[in-house]
Amino acid sequence: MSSEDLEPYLPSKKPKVEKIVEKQLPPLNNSDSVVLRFAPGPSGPLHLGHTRALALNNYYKKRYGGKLILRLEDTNPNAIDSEAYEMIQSDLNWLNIEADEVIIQSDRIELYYQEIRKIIAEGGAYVTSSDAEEWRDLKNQKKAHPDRERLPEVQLSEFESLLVEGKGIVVIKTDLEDPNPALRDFVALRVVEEPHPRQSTKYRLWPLYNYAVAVDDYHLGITHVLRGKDHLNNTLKQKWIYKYLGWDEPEYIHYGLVSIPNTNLKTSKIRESIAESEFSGWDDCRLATLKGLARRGYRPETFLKYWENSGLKEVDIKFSWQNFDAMNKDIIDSDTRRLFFVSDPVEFTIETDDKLVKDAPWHPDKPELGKREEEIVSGSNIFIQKSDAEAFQEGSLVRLKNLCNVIVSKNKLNFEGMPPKKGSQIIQWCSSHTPIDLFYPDGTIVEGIVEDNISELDGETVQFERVGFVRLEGKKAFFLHR
RNA sequence: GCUCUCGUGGUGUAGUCCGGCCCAUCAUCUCGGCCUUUCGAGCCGAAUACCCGGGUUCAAAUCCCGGCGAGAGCACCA
Repeated sequence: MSSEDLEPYLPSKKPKVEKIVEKQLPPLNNSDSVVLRFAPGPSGPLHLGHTRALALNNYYKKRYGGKLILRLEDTNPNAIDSEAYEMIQSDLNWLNIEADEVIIQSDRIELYYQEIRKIIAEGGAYVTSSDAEEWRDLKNQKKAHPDRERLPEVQLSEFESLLVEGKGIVVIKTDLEDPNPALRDFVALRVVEEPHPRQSTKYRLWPLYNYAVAVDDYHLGITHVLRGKDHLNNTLKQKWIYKYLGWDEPEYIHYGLVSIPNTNLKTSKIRESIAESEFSGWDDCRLATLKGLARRGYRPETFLKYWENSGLKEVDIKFSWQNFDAMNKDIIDSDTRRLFFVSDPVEFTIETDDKLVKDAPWHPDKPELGKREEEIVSGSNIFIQKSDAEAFQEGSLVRLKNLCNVIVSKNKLNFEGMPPKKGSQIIQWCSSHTPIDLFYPDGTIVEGIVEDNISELDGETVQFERVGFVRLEGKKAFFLHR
């Protein structure tokens, strides 16, 4: 019996229905009109971690023809970098994400005062001058501070006087019996005497995160809130405010947390290091700030694509530089020019009877981009990367890429024919000595030389053959990925 | 400790709601081979996963129960 005869009896693979369904993120509920927001605190420029929320919000804005609001949350006068207001907006620009509206919370303090008066008036909030520990201890024991039980009129006048003097906080009442201690009574406003970078000393009573967010989300008409699941409890707190004010809640979507390995994303830490000149600035190529990554040549599309691809499940995920790099390479490879870079150059002299011409395309798959040409005469210097030179055997045949074959003899390279020989080693080389330093994100710097035609490529991303993709900047090259 | 989430290859993801087209999708990574004047790209192939244990069912990644594991929050930060 041949295998063909057996065929009908073998467990047949069921024909698979062609899955033509294009992969996309899950749809949003109530998507008739979609208003989203990206709401960072202006404590520094944006980094890789911020781009997820940005990418997802932007994705749904585009998908449903909605609106995206950039809201700068600067209600803590102590944690503001006054340059960040601008930096964040330029980071958005770089990503080609357009905010339909820019809102700054410190411009809206009166609004927060107005709404809290309503909540106090209906008994949903109280003022207390209790000190932090005492108040928290009582809460943990499910007990109320005496101030909590005062009449709304009293609370209201306490609030008005807090606007001008004295110490105290304004607290939203929740359920003191809530089994989750994190959800029992939370502070809505507090006193900060420090001057604010934009408002100076105009206000002394500042709203806290959960309160300001809820008020703004409502007043800005936010329909969908996309955030990490570290905000799960915050969402529950914010719902209390919606409840007191009789507002309809937006849709809340919580996605899992991302851990980004080997990457320092703490803005405050980075700022310190910059101050100590450990880093050259926010755009240091060792940083995962958008500015640092842009400097290495990452493309904005890569960020958006990566996060759209990562979905918004509630599982925690690990960021993969490998996958990220692969996506970036996929985007840039087809139109990135090639160039020879020689690290730790070793000098050789070429011996040839005829004049030679380097004939190297700017891109191997795109002849239409033209080529680099150069005449090489006998006696010219040829620089070879040290690691290649060390592997040379006396008399071995190597190919100088896009030039000719040579036989190695001491520090001479003797011409040995034009047609490429199968199996011979192919190496890149330079005739001129144009120094360039290659900066790796791990901090190593490799000194080398590059072909003499980089001036018109300044600021561009190119591929150093056999090394990887880099972005050129003057006499520096920043390593992107392989 | 309390409260709340979530467990599909190394990584990310599809499928889980409404059990059978799933001997489980796609991408990346890894390993072969082809191709190539780059260790890039391209092409072909291989390997690797439904956390564990019970139960329901003709049938379970999908439903139920119990373990285990991972993460988050518990600030007068955002």
